[in-house]
Formats: sequence, C-alpha cells, structure tokens
Amino acid sequence: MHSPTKHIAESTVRRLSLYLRFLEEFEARGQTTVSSGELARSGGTTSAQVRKDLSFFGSFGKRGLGYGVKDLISSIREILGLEQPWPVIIIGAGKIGAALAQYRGFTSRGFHVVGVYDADPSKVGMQLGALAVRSDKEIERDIAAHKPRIAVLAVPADAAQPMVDRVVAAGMHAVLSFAPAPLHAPHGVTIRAVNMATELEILAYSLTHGV
Amino acid sequence: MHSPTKHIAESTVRRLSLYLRFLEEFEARGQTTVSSGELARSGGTTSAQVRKDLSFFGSFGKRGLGYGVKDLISSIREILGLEQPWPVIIIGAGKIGAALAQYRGFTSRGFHVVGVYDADPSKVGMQLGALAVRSDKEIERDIAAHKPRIAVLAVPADAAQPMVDRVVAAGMHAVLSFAPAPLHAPHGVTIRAVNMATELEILAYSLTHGV
DNA sequence: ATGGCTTTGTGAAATCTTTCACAATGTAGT
DNA sequence: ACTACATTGTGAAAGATTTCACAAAGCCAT
Ligand SMILES: NC(=O)c1ccc[n+]([C@@H]2O[C@H](COP(=O)([O-])OP(=O)(O)OC[C@H]3O[C@@H](n4cnc5c(N)ncnc54)[C@H](O)[C@@H]3O)[C@@H](O)[C@H]2O)c1
Ligand SMILES: NC(=O)c1ccc[n+]([C@@H]2O[C@H](COP(=O)([O-])OP(=O)(O)OC[C@H]3O[C@@H](n4cnc5c(N)ncnc54)[C@H](O)[C@@H]3O)[C@@H](O)[C@H]2O)c1
Repeated sequence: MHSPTKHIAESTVRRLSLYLRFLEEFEARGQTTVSSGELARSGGTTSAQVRKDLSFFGSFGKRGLGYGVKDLISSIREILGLEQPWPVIIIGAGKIGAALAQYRGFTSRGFHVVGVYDADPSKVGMQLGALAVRSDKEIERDIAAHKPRIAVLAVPADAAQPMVDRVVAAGMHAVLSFAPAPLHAPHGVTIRAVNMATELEILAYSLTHGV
Repeated sequence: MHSPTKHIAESTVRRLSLYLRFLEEFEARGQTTVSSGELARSGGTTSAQVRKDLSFFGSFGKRGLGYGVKDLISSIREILGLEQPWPVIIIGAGKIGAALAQYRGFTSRGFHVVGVYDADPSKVGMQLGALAVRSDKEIERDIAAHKPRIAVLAVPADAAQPMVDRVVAAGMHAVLSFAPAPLHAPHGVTIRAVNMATELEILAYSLTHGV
C-alpha cells in the first residue's frame, strides 16, 4: 500500500511534507475531514495534484467526503518514514550549527539531535541546550555505537567533502549540508545541500527579469 | 542577449548559480577556458544540459574551444542580476537571524545586509558584526528610505505572514523565509521559503524507501 | 430506497524538462 | 592553405510532471 514500484519525484515528496504541515493545522483547529481542494488551496497547488500525489501510494480518501484528517496524517507520516524516530548528528558547532542544535522545530517531526561535534578544542565541551559539544574525533565511534541516521553538516566549505567522506566511511547514508560546496558521495548515500546564496540569487534573478 | 522571451525554469536558474560557483573555482585555479563537459562534471549534470541552460540567454562559447572562464562569469553574473549590489534586510535577530546577519558568505555575491530588526526590546541595540539590531517599528521607514530589495525572515512561524504583509505593503518585492509556515503574497512579489524540516523529511523518505 | 450532490482516483492529454545527435564553426598543427 | 580534431548551439526525440476530465463511489436529504 505504501511502497510504490515506480520512482517518486522529489517534488511529490516535498509536497507530501507540506500537506502534512497543513493537515496538522487542520487537526489543531478540530477539523476532522478535508478535501483535496482545501489542501490544495493551503499549499498553492491544485486538487488534481494533491490527489495524484497521494494516489502513488494508495487510496486514502472517501469519495464525496474527502480525507479523514487524522488518517491522512498517519498515512503521510508512514509514507515519509516519520513513524520511527530519526537520530541526527550535527557536525560543526559554529554559528549555524549552534542554532540548529538548539532548534526545537526538528524534534516535533521525530528528528532528535543526539550529538554535536566540532574540531576546535575551544568549542568542545560547550553546552548547547541539553548537549555538550564533542570532539570530531569521536564521530566514527559514536556513529558505530549509536547509529544516527542523518548527519547535518555546518562546517566551512572546504571541510565539507572530507567530512562527507568520513561519515560515509563510518556508515552514514544521509547528509544534509549547509556548506556552499558541491558534494559527492557513493551510490546509496543521499546528499542534500541547502545553499542560501543560491536562494538569494534566484530571488535576484526574478527581481531582475520581472515576475 | 540576456533577456529571454520564454519563461525560464527555476531549475535552470539554480544551475546557473551553481555553474557560477564552479567557474569561480576554475578562475581561482588560473584556468582560462572551460568546456561544457568540464562544467557538467563539477555540477553532476550533462554537457548538453549546460549548453542548453546557457543557450536560453545567448551564445557564449567558442566552438572547438569552450567558454572563456572570465567571460562566462560576467555573463552569468549579468543574467542573474548580480552586477548590481543587493541590499538585504534581516527580520528577526534570534539564533538563526543572528547567524545570517554575521554570515560573510552573502557579501561575496553582492548581497549586503543593511539592517537587522527585532520586536523584542531586549534585542534592540544588540551589536551583530557591524550592525546594531533595530526595532521592528523602523522597518517601514527604513524600507522607504533605503529601498532594500530583499527581506530575509527569521521570525517565529506565526509572525511570518503578518511580517510578509508589512514588508510588502512597505514596497518589498522579494522575501526569503526560514519560518516553517506557508506564505502568500500578491502577484509581483516573489517568496521563497527554506524549510529545514522538509529537507530532513525528504532524506527520511529516501532512507525509508531505498535509494 | 431514490436522486442529487460532492469528491475521489485515474487514464489520457498537455505541458515542461532533459537528453540525443549532428551540422556548424572554430582551433591547432603541419 | 589544408586537414584532423574538438566543441558549441540547437532542433527533434524522449522522458517526466502536471493538468484535464470524467466515471465511480459514497454522502445526505427526502
Ligand atoms: N552562518 C550562516 O548564516 C550561514 C548561512 C549559510 C551557510 N552557512 C555555511 O555553514 C557553514 C558553517 O557556517 P558558520 O557561519 O556556522 O561558520 P562558523 O565558522 O561559525 O562555524 C564553523 C564551525 O565548524 C568547525 N569545524 C571546522 N572544521 C571542522 C571539522 N573538520 N570537523 C568539525 N568541525 C569543524 C569550526 O571549528 C567552527 O566551529 C559554512 O560552510 C557556511 O558557509 C552559514
Ligand atoms: N534555529 C534554527 O536552527 C532554525 C532552523 C530552521 C528554521 N528556523 C526558523 O527560523 C525562525 C527563527 O528561528 P530562531 O531559532 O532564530 O528563533 P528565535 O526565537 O531565536 O528568534 C526569533 C526572533 O524573532 C523575533 N521576533 C518575533 N516576532 C517578531 C516580529 N514581529 N518582528 C521582528 N522580530 C520578531 C524574536 O524577538 C526573536 O528574537 C523560526 O520560524 C524557526 O522555526 C530556525
């Protein structure tokens, strides 16, 4: 039911994550049922798109009625893999790493920061929320011992690829990087990069060429 | 030459920003000429893709030789609108806003932070790098006076839409938001949102369903 | 139970994006 | 000047994604 044979486009997965956010709002407001049209309006898409996105994974609605809010929340959480907790480590306890380590928005979705690492001895031991910064030398041992599933990289650009290599060698299969550096990893490892300069440049392009 | 009649896909603009990054590396290494194939290899795409992306905007290469690194850098900077400086304001001087305000990576691309604002009186006056945090009450006056072109939002989710409305009313046409909230703006205003939870959820999906 | 109304799920069509493949154009060596 | 070679620029083909449009299914009022 929840494992499509076909490859699913990233845009679909991204929208599912978005729908989940809206569904949680509908739930908080006490709404029990929602139509593809309502969901589409919140998310700036179309009702056909919403139905098509869901149809890749199964059939979740009731014709004439719409989707049960609670049911659809569980279904999407299951599709995305959010029914299990996701231990995450953060590497680089600088300005952005420290902000991320203390950010509470992750936890609500099942992402738990279980370790923060830095190469700078003056940062090691520093308390960030409930966690103390650990030395980067512990990364390999901690990955082996605690099996965090995702590594978030907040290190300088030139340290990013070597760190990807290290965590991949240690068994990590997913990396989210904030460093403005192109990253490569072997097949089977998923890398995502958030590049703020690129986001600003897309805005600059759209301002320059009219909307 | 640089203003296509056709609509250009966001994916193309995103890749242009990426090519620019690689070109700057080639330039730093003293390379004067680069082929679409080399550029493609750095960026994990194909040479045909590189040539097609550029062809929307004109003809920048020499057959048999490739592209002049310096020339292509200026051409892409012109396409993206980066030949002019982009004054930016940051709204919300919390953990992420403070990190962004002190981030030096923006400046190199022509994005200059000209103001940081917060609603919390205890944050107003705080020094972030060269800038002092100002009261959010000054936002409208400062936009009118200094005409920043992009507003970066680092405020809590429920303050995001009201703040979009304020800055748009004050004349802003582009917003980059870090708040996990869906944002709407009138036609003619470009909004981009970086949602870290969604990025992690896409990783969770790909780990859950195999790569 | 029936009929009218609403909304889903989904093939098919339309649109958008990427890849292919090659003529055109230029370089470089002789 | 000629030849061999490299690489661009681009229509056309292939592939991917979105939108359309409608039959099927279920609710609700009577
Ligand atoms: N600050 C921002 O707003 C911002 C925005 C976008 C992108 N980024 C990117 O995020 C990354 C971090 O930025 P920042 O502003 O937090 O920088 P920062 O200098 O404050 O922090 C970087 C941290 O990484 C640590 N580090 C360096 N090498 C390491 C290694 N091999 N292992 C472990 N730790 C190591 C340093 O000791 C430092 O504490 C950079 O790549 C930057 O370009 C930052
Ligand atoms: N910290 C992170 O790593 C992180 C990661 C992803 C997303 N975000 C998002 O970024 C936003 C900011 O996060 P943060 O961790 O910096 O939070 P924070 O609480 O540290 O900072 C928010 C700041 O916004 C200010 N503020 C509130 N209302 C305002 C208003 N109307 N005008 C001006 N300023 C106002 C507050 O005074 C505070 O200083 C949130 O929406 C958060 O969900 C944060």
